[in-house]
Order: sequence, then C-alpha cells, then structure tokens
Amino acid sequence: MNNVQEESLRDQKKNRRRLQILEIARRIIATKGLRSLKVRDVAEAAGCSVGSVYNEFGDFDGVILTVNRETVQALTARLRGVPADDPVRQLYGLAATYLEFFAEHANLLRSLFEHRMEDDRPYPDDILQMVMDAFALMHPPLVRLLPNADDVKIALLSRTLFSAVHGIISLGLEERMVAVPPQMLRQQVEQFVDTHLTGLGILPLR
Amino acid sequence: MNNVQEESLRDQKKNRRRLQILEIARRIIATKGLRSLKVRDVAEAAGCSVGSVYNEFGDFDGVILTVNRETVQALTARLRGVPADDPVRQLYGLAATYLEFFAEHANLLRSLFEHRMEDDRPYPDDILQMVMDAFALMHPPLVRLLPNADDVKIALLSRTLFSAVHGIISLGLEERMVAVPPQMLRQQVEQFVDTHLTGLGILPLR
DNA sequence: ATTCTTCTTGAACATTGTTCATTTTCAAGC
DNA sequence: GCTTGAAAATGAACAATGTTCAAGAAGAAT
Repeated sequence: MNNVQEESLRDQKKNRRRLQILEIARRIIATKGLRSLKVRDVAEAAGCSVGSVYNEFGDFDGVILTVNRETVQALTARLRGVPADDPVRQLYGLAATYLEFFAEHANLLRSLFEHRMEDDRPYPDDILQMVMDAFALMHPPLVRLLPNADDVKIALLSRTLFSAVHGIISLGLEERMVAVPPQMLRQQVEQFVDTHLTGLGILPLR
Repeated sequence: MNNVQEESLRDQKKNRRRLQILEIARRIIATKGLRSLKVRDVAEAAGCSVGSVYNEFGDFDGVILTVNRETVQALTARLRGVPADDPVRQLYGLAATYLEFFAEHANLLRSLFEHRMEDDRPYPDDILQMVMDAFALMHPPLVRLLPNADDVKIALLSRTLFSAVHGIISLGLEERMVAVPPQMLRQQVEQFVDTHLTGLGILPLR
C-alpha cells in the first residue's frame, strides 16, 4: 500500500522554514559560538517572527539540540567513511578524522559537548546514544586486533580510547589554552595512538 | 621595613563581603550548575545589592572567573599532595586524584573547562597558565622514568597524557552520557595509564 | 464561497545582566 | 566631636534576551 502522502503547501513552507532556521542557527554557532546565538537574530535572518521559532522547536534549547543532533550525525558519517581495510590504519584514521572534523567545526562540537540544559532537565537520550555510538566505532577494528579478548572489555576499551583522543583534541584545539599548532597536534594524536597500541601489544615495542 | 598596613574597617567589610560572594557563587555552581547562577540570587544570599557584586567584580563573568581560578588552585594543591616517592605510583596517583577531585566537584570543573566569554573576549591568561601548569605535573615523574628523552618531548607527553585522562574522566562522569559507575571508571583510568606506560616501555608487556 | 483548522505574527511579559545618580559610610583633619 | 571629602553601597531604571498568547492571516475542507 502506498502511504506517500503528497505534501501540502503548508507542510512545504513549514519544512523550508525549519531547515532555514537550523541552517542559520548552525552558521551563527559555528562562526560566533553558542553564546552568541540569539532568538531574535535567528528569526530575523530566517525572515520570520520569534513566535515561529518557538512554534517549530518548542523552546530555544530545541533549536540548539537539533543542531547538535545534526552535528553528531555528520560526525558519524565522516567517521564511517574511514577505510576498514587494515584495522590499525583504521584506528589511526578514526583519530585523524576526528581531529580534522573537530578542527573544521570546533564551535559546533563544543556546542555538542558543553551545552547544558536549563534547571536540571536531562539531555535528550537519543543524542547521548548517538555520541556513544560514534565513540564505539573503534570497536570493530579492536575486535579484529584482539580476537581473544572479552567483547565487553573491548567495548569499554573503545570508549576509553576514543574519550582519550577526544580529550587531547578538545584541549589541544582550545584556542583559549596556549593553542597547540594544528600540525603538531596531528603528530601528537598519532604518537598517542601509536604508544597505546604498543601498550596493548598490537604494535611492537620500539 | 614594615609594610604591614593595618586593615581599615572599610577594607575588612570589603574583604568579608568579597569572600562571601565567592562562597555563595561557588556553592550555587557546585550544586545547581553554572547555568543556574544568577546575580540576584548571589546578591540576596550575600545580603548585599547587585551593585555591590558589580562593584567588586566588574561584571558577572568576573565572579565566575574568580571561582574558576580558585578551583584550579584547589585542584593543583590536591595534585601536589600526591607522593613523589615512586614515579610510576606518582603517575597513577595523579590520575586517581584527578578523578577523585573531578567526581567531588564535577560542576566546578565543568565551569572551569566549559565557560565561554561573551563576544570573543579572551579567557584570562593566568587561569589558562594555571591549568597548563597543573597538567604539567606529570612532567617530573616522566623525566625520572625516561631519563634519555628530550625534555620538550616529555613536556608534550605530560600534557597529552593528562589531557587524555581528562577526556576519559570528564566524559565518564558526564551523567548525561550513560553514566559510567564510579568504581568502574577508576579501574578504567588505571587500566588506561597502565597500557600507556607499557607502550612507553616503562612497564613490561604482559 | 464559506467555514474550519492551523499557522504566523509581534506586542507584551518575564527573566536576568548592567548602569548610575543618590545616599550612606567611613576616615582624616580640625 | 564635628566637618568634610572620598569611597562604597544601594536599588531603581535600563538593556538584552527568552517566552507567551490573543488576534489575525493563510491554507484546507466542504
């Protein structure tokens, strides 16, 4: 049976507007940081009233969370593009790709990791799950490299290793903190993964 | 010569008030998070007007930054208390102590690492420097363990390793993100340091 | 064409950071 | 102790920004 509902004119406009609001919000976050994102700026740039933003996203956090959701989706897509031919190269590739993506979209990533909800409302579960899933992308290559290890242990190792890389990169790119030159950071991450794989017995000691 | 100026009544009150404002701001951040910190709440709890807060700290960021400054000072003091008898134990101790401190003061640490300035004003240099100094506390034990290595390389390694530990802990304690049980996190950090020291050739492969 | 539903609007409101003219407080000089 | 001048405290007013909602506009249904 055919459930394809033809889209009404109303829905078309609604969708177009929704996309435009998100595009503008993302651009502002990316260029000027989350703290510079203002409802009125978004509404004006999108050519609609502030009420429409609320009508579409419930509250302003809704806009931010939707941008964050799309950020982690884009990140995951990029990470999935890393070749899976050789597991060791794949691990290096995941770290290097994360660095690239973070460097390109630093403010968007900060929005994803640093945004806090008002009061104590919980962060949406689906976003958290997507982040964890992205961090689990080191799992398959690690399984191939450590075929005798417990699968639960590998899952934990994957999260740990990716979290460590995240820490190195997010602090390294923090222009607030004595900016590490990008080229040096790349080397730094590579060296780190290298040493850790050596410690796991995957690479030979040098 | 004796420069000890006896403190005027005026200065006494000023200092007392300053301390009280900071104490209250810290308590609010620690218990309800940075986003719940409001000038009026602080002023009321400190028994003074909002103007006095501004008079003392310039703007509201000034209050936050002062709390953050004291947080990194307290952190550094705790890290300096780690015994330096055995360098390997010292490294484990630094990681474990960071975990402890982070777990006890999660919201204060998040304020330190996640607070962004309005517009694009730069984060105060002295705070950044203090954070880097704290992260450099792994330098001395690493020098002892790798006596033949280049000192600049060790400095970088110290920052890398501490940043990695920071990433594991800050994401692990993120109750937003599928909370890792604290006991497990401790093990996780220990295992991580273990593997990395093995990769550096400091510990034997197992 | 008419009616009904839904969406849009933007002025009004609520919250919160910031300023500043006025008042108060304190210390110094007489 | 009183006077006076400087410094600080006050809080009402202002500014910036998130949020709501009654009224109107736009599209869908008949």
